[in-house]
Amino acid sequence: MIRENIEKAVKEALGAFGATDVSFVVERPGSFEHGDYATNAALAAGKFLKKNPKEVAELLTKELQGKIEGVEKIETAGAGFINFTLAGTAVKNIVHEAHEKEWGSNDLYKNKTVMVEYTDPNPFKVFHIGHLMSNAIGESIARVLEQSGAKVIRANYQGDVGPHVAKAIWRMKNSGIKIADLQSSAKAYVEATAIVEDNPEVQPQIDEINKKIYDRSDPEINALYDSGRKASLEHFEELYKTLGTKFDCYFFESESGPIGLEVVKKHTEVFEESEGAIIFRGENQGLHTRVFINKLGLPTYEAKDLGLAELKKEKARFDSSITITASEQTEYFKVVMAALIQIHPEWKGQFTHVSHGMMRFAEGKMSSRKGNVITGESLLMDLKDAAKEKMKERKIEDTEKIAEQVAVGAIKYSVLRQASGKDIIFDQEKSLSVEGDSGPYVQYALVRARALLRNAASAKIVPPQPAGPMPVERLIIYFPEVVERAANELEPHYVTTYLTELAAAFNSWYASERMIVDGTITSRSLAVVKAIENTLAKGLQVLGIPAPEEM
RNA sequence: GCCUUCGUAGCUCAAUGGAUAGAGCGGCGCUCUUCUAAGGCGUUAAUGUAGGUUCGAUUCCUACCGAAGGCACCA
Repeated sequence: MIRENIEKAVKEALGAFGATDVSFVVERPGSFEHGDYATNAALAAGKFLKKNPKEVAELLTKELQGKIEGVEKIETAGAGFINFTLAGTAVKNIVHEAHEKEWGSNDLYKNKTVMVEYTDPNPFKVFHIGHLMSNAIGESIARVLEQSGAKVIRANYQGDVGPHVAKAIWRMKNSGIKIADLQSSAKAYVEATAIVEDNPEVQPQIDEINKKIYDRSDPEINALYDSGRKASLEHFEELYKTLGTKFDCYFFESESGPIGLEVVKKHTEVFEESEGAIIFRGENQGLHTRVFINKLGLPTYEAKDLGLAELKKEKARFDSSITITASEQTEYFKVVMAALIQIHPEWKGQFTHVSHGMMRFAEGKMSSRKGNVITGESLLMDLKDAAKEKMKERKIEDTEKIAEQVAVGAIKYSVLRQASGKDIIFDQEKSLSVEGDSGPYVQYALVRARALLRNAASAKIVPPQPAGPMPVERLIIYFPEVVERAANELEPHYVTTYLTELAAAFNSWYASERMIVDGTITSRSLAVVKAIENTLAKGLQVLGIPAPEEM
């Protein structure tokens, strides 16, 4: 890694001037005019050495000359930056490294096991867009960690008991439904919620059903519950397949509930009774006070999450567990974590929470093509239809699979292109037209690179043209460090941004220069196209975005 | 009311305290006899307000304005 070498050399050079404890960075400069890497070491050391930063930069530049392998030019610029330009041969070597299978991997999480919990849909309710977001982010975090050497356990935690299930069953029972599928139970849940809002007096009936679901004392309720749960889970499984996720383990609230209940009851030093419920006084730590066991004696989501932590620990040895949910649960999680580490101080720092923003809709565009409320599925279907239209224009066969890949790519990209935690404004028009800064744009660049390689297979390879590195080549070298940064910060969007930039550079090159001329291709062009192909493919893989054969 | 997060171009997003704040969409103007035009080229336009820290602030701190989320038996 050339960047590490530069960093080391700069550190040594600083040491030579007695500035050993100065913190600095070696990073990609804002523009290629400033070389391939730049450091602010002189700016940072200026104060320490009581010298003008520019002067320090001159001294360091002199000290560094000729000392870093693969670096051709070192110069001082601006207020005191030191810019490094790689030698053409070094760039060429990296382009060849980019052909390798391991390209883009790093050791950040070597020998670590990480459990990543995401998606977390609820049986009896629709798979909504929030679940799609959690899935896209969770899957790419899992993959980024795997690229960084981690063993990842993908976990899914589903709410198969609780008030929402009771509501759905109460309504189904009233409407005389005997066997539930996901659609009918989801509809029943929505109707029940509306009814309860206008008629609070029915709440006790729902509470009663909630209790019966836990103790399984009513055969009619059991039948509705079992069929509904099964139908939901099977349906979700199909979606995971489409989305490219394969979970290693599933947790359910029906399991975590009883365990959580016990944990809360056992730790009287952590929890206290208040108004008939068992609560955790988070307000003592500047957090919210929350109910862990309600006055009916049932565990709330809070207690269930404590139970879940126990279940996770039972299931596997891991160094850390990451849970991905919508940001509305951020404050809630702090309370659960505070309670958890009071119970298990030895687990401190092992459970972390990553939140994603909410999907909001541009005004007046809230319904799907078929006029229904947008769910995760309807969104996918609409995008798929749009992709099919586009393919029809281009006279491409085999539309079904490719349209699905494009649809999944479009939705995942729109989630993964921005830093997590911020809301995503979803504009249906824009998502359906898959141009510019989009998943299909990157997918298309990869398709082009692959078509080029297919055509090049029968071309004659001629010696390379002598010329300095092209922008697209100089871009390739950053891929491994981008992946590493994404893993370090659990922010896949760095990869998304980078891929789009690489795809744009490739498209620009592609439009300006013909690579295969009269049945020949230069070995240099071939090497670069191969490197681009592998980098785009790896990058999309890390994001969990499928790569279509043609588009 | 209290707590958390966030205000960047007309719109949607980038920018580990550094160089001329980058993209896409939209608008305007070009570009397919040539490896896939879902492409390319050019052009237009921005750090909410007021202070502070710093050699240097979109980034850190304070206040204000605005938005989103949370705040007892929902998840």
